[in-house]
This record gives sequence, structure tokens and C-alpha cells, in this order.
Amino acid sequence: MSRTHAHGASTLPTLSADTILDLLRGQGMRITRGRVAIISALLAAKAPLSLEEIRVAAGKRARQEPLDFATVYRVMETLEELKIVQKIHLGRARSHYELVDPHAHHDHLVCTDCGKVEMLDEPCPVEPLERKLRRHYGYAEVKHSLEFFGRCPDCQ
Amino acid sequence: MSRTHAHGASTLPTLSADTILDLLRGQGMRITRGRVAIISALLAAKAPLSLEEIRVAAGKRARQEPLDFATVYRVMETLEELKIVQKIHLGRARSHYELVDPHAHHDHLVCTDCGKVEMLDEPCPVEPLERKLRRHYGYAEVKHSLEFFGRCPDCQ
DNA sequence: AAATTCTTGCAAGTAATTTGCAAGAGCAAG
DNA sequence: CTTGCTCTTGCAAATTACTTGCAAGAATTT
Ligand SMILES: [Mn+2]
Ligand SMILES: [Mn+2]
Ligand SMILES: [Zn+2]
Ligand SMILES: [Zn+2]
Repeated sequence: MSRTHAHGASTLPTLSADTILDLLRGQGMRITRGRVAIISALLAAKAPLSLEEIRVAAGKRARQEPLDFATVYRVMETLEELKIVQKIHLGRARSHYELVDPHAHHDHLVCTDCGKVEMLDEPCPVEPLERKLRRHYGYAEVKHSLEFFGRCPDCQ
Repeated sequence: MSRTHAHGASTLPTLSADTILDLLRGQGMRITRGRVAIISALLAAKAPLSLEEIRVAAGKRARQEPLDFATVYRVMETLEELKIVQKIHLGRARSHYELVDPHAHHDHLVCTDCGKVEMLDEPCPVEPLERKLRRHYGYAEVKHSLEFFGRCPDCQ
């Protein structure tokens, strides 16, 4: 029951639940209801989620009691170490999480008024500078974090 | 005693202590030992400082008892509202602060190993995309936050 | 110098994690 | 299908990083 590419139309988000679960299995980790629910919630998310949002979304999707907050915290900590998810900072008190897209990352546009977060579908403009940081500054494993803030059309 | 551009050689960082203090005065605010010490510390800083770092640096520079943490917090809150300083997020637990450069902002390069922070003296590559977010996405007052992470030459 | 108003230190309060630990749940064996 | 070994989870307590209330103290004005 481990299809990797079998499904109908729609754009495929690179990572499937099975792919991720296999990754966990490969690390000797267990496939628990909580982890399955969390991964399902992340796959369905249209924007980065806070720990509390993940907790609620996972509970709904799996039609089960919401997980304990500490559990969500530790699952996300694990998924982050495995590079399956990444934590992002949107200028709020809480951190948010989203699945890593190994092929093409995206940056974010946050409305400073209503809090809406858009995932930008624009080519990332900083790759050249990133290369320069490697070549001329001598840095290794260079990554970046880029988010835009502004007032969305609805909020003006 | 309010020189705005009078001094010797060296590259001038746009904002002088007097300029800032005049700005505070203009808002009906008082020139206190603490504020003077904090501004002096910020002007001397070679990288963004955390509240605790500001507290210590300000104490040393003014050769006085370190300020209370809450005081530093409130002074920075005020300076931020006046757009004199800005808070930045370097992927750490604490926020960091630095003086705003009204002429040309800079982005940051953080070593994920030793924590060193470099202020990049490179043209910012995201202005075109920022314009597009205004024109085609309809966002107003668009700003951005961009930081790079990697392992510095010393840490490899 | 006195009055006025803004600031500060100190202590208490919050919000968001982060951790310890014993009970519970996967999963490989038998 | 039951057992045993380990990994996970829930619950409560601990931490970290702010954030706020308030009365004493300091900067300016009069
Ligand atoms: Mn990018
Ligand atoms: Mn920039
Ligand atoms: Zn909005
Ligand atoms: Zn380093």
C-alpha cells in the first residue's frame, strides 16, 4: 500500500505521506497515530502552521482527541531534524512550521494587518548573492530566510 | 554642542548620537543617562545586540551600574517606535536590535556554528520583487527581512 | 528651589516553549 | 496472537524571554 506517485490530477507537492513515513521508518522510528495525523495536516496546510494550529488540525483530520502540546512539539522537533519540515519566523510570538519543498523553496508574504500569509510563487531573487557568499565570503552550506511584510489589498 | 556632521575621518554611520537625542527631545522625551548609554552602545556595535547585550554594553560604555532589564526593554521599545532602531530575528531565541540605516539597509549573514553575525555590504537583491508585490499583488508598505545562514570559514 | 511629568528599578505576571518521568503503544520475535 | 524491547506520549513542572504595574527617582520647566 505504498504508492509513491500514483494518484489523479492536481499538482503533486513533491512529498507524499508515504514518502515521509518511509523516511521515519528508515530511522527506526515508529508510525504512530499522532505522527500520521500531523503529517496529514501539514500536507493539507495552505500556509505555515503554529504548534497549536498543528495540534488542532491534526486532531480534526484524524478524527481523534487532539494530541498533547508537548507531543506536537517533539514530533515537529524530530521532523525538523530530519529536514522534513522547517521552522519559519513571521514576526509573531509563535514559530510556524511547513513542509520543506526539496525542489524549489518559496518565500513568504505576510499581511501586517490581518496576518494572512501567502507562499510566493516567484523565482527567488537571492540565489546569486548566495553563491557569492560561498565563493567570496567562504561560507559553506549557505541558506537564507526571506519574508515580505505589507498590507494586503483587503486591508487597505 | 549639537554638531550633525562635524568630525574627523572614518565612514560616518548616518546617525549620530546628537541627531538621535534631538529626535527624542523633539518628542518631549528626556535625555537620561540610560538612554545616552544605550544609544552610545548601539552606535559602537559591530553586530545586532540582544537586550541583555545592550544592557551590558551600555553599562560598560557609560561606566555606570548596568540598567535594569525592564528599562532597556522599554527604551528599545521606544526607539523602535521612533524608527531609530529595528528588531531583527536571527533564528535564535532572543530578538536582536540595531540602528536603522535610513539610506541603505543591509541584510545579515549568520554563522550557524559560532553565531558570528556579519552585516552584508552588498546591494539588496530583492527590491525588484518588492516592487512586484506592490504592483501586481496590491500590497502596500512592503518591507522585507532577509538573512543568510551558513558556516563561516573559521568554523569549517 | 519647587512643581510637573516622564523614567526607572523592582517585583510580579505572561506566553511560548522545553524537559522529566512513568504509563502507553509500535513492532519484531516467538 | 502474545511477549518483550524500545520508542512515544500525556501530564505536570521548569525555563526562557519578555511584558506590565507601581511607587520612588530624575529631567525639565516655571
Ligand atoms: Mn528565497
Ligand atoms: Mn535586503
Ligand atoms: Zn490583510
Ligand atoms: Zn563561525
